[in-house]
Amino acid sequence: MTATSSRLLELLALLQSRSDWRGSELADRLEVSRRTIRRDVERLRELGYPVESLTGPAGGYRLRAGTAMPPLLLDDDEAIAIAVGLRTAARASVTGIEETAVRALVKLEQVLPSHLRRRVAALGAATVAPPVTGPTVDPQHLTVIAAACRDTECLRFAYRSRDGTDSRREVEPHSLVNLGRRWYLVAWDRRREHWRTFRVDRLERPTPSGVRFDPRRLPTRDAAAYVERSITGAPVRYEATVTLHATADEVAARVPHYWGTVEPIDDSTSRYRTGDDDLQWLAIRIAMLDVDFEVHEPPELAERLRALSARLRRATAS
Amino acid sequence: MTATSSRLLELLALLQSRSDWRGSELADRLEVSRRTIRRDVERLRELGYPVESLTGPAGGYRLRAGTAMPPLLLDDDEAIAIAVGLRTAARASVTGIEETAVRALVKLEQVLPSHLRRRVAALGAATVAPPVTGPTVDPQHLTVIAAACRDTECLRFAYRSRDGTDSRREVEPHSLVNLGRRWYLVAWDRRREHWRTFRVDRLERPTPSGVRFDPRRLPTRDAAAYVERSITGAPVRYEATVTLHATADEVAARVPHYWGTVEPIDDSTSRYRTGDDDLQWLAIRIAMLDVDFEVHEPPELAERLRALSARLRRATAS
DNA sequence: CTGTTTAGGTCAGAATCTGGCCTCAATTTC
DNA sequence: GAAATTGAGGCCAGATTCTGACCTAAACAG
Repeated sequence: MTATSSRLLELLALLQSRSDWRGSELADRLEVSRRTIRRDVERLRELGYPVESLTGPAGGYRLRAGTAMPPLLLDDDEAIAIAVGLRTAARASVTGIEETAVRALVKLEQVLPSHLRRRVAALGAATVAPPVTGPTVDPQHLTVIAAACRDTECLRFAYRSRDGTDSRREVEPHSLVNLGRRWYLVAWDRRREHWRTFRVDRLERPTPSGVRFDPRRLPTRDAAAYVERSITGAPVRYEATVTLHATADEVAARVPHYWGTVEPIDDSTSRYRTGDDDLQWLAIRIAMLDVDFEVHEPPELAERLRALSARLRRATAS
Repeated sequence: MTATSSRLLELLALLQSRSDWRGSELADRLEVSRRTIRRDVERLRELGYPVESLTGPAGGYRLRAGTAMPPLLLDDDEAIAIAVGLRTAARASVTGIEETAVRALVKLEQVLPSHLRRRVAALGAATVAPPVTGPTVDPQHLTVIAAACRDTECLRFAYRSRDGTDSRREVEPHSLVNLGRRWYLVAWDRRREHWRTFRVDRLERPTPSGVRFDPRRLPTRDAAAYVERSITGAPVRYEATVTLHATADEVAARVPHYWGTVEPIDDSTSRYRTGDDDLQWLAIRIAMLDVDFEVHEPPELAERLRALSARLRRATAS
């Protein structure tokens, strides 16, 4: 019954590639009778994919949105666009879907034909990341690690710890966690025999070793909590308060809401509160608003802005 | 034969969700005999999806990357991640896959169940866009327009032209073009009876009118060329040249290559060339490099940086 | 070497598929 | 209002395919 199944998939692909099809067109494309097309449509409906139909001239079939996701039939370019899109979503670190994005990416990369993989890699270098301050994570690393977590397969990699010493690790990966603007791997270190979190931007050449392991239970309920707890040397965090010489509405229209809050002070000024681990990025973000402002907190930010101001003056001195 | 086809899809879904499965597991899940599983695997192989198998204990089935994209079977969260990822890819306007991303997005949104659509919309507000300078495009508009182009369906919308006058338009959409950092719709204006390009960020409430049309031939070979030609009042473009007080290697590691070129001058300085339509964004990007520098070209950029410097000094005066 | 796992041939009965034919209903166009 | 077009679906007959059971072979891990 390869014929019927593959024809159904083809039919689904056709219905996804354009929205309106008449029965006779479909019959020609799939080289079966119109009666069979009607039956195939019926089958798709049974499978839960709602195919709408209209009678009369200008009638035809159309695939509607249903209650379940149908299999997506993508052409090469679309697959690439999705892979690239997921990569950026994975490293965006701000919308709250990074972990799912990585999971989807793993699924896609598992079946991505090699010629497409090459094209994605070529484009990968060009992904739009939020301005590059601080270390970045290789999306390739993320998918390798996530696949190992999913398949309970041991992982080897080189790691540079906070104090700069390098070491080879062999771990049983448990999960990938995205916290703040960083990725962490929670894993059981096989040599040292205890749980650890690794920063993904500090590890290199992660490779699945091929060895399977039985999943262990984390001491904490959930991996994110474990990471949170284990980062006791909490990353420095700066909370900024500035007065903007613009109305709250003007500013709000230009500031994504996750970048802080804006409240009106009077008709021409407003207060902007925002925070970040990264002082440089914080400074840039505020400078980018393109309105006059005054910094109140923190002093480090004022200092950084003064330095930036001086640098810009020097840069344009000639 | 709904049973066989849906079982094949389910099998594909299982193989995509994890990498290693033994025959007996699959047989249990799908409630058929192991012999049937073997036959199903054979069928998948016939369909072109390479299923690897290993004998012996620790053996099993595994879906490899083949030469064609298999249908992607996504769970809800993954579908959302893809939708969000594609939206950012579509508005990234820099990697060169925006148009394909929109096409894939249209395909996905066509079948995206409504409860997922709502979740995507909720997340949509929080997408990471490159810093917000200049008008932004609503990704929803893009998909509506792209769907109309695909389905040769007339489109109505409100348009604010360059000089600020509003009008209602009814057009036969031809294609969506991404040029520079903007989106354009190339369409035949039905009232005025000629070809036009519309900036997508200037149009509102695009709605398919339900009327089909016969595709017309563009006077130009290709839509992108038409847009390029019709934007005679070419957007201002700034080419910047700066000297950085850092080695080319240091800088290159932090600058995506599409943001310009870096060439070494000597052991401690390098030359950076980059360009953009948007002076503000250009200035920010250079300031963001976090190294000392000198601006040579263009004078407008130097001017802008001086202004920024002054603004930062004022901001931290207290 | 032993146990486990996939590969695949064969068989027989059951189930399904396909195309053709027909009638009916909906809708557009003239 | 009538004609033409398009989908819905019942029915039939012949051909095809599917499934589970049983069996042997081959590969592999410990």
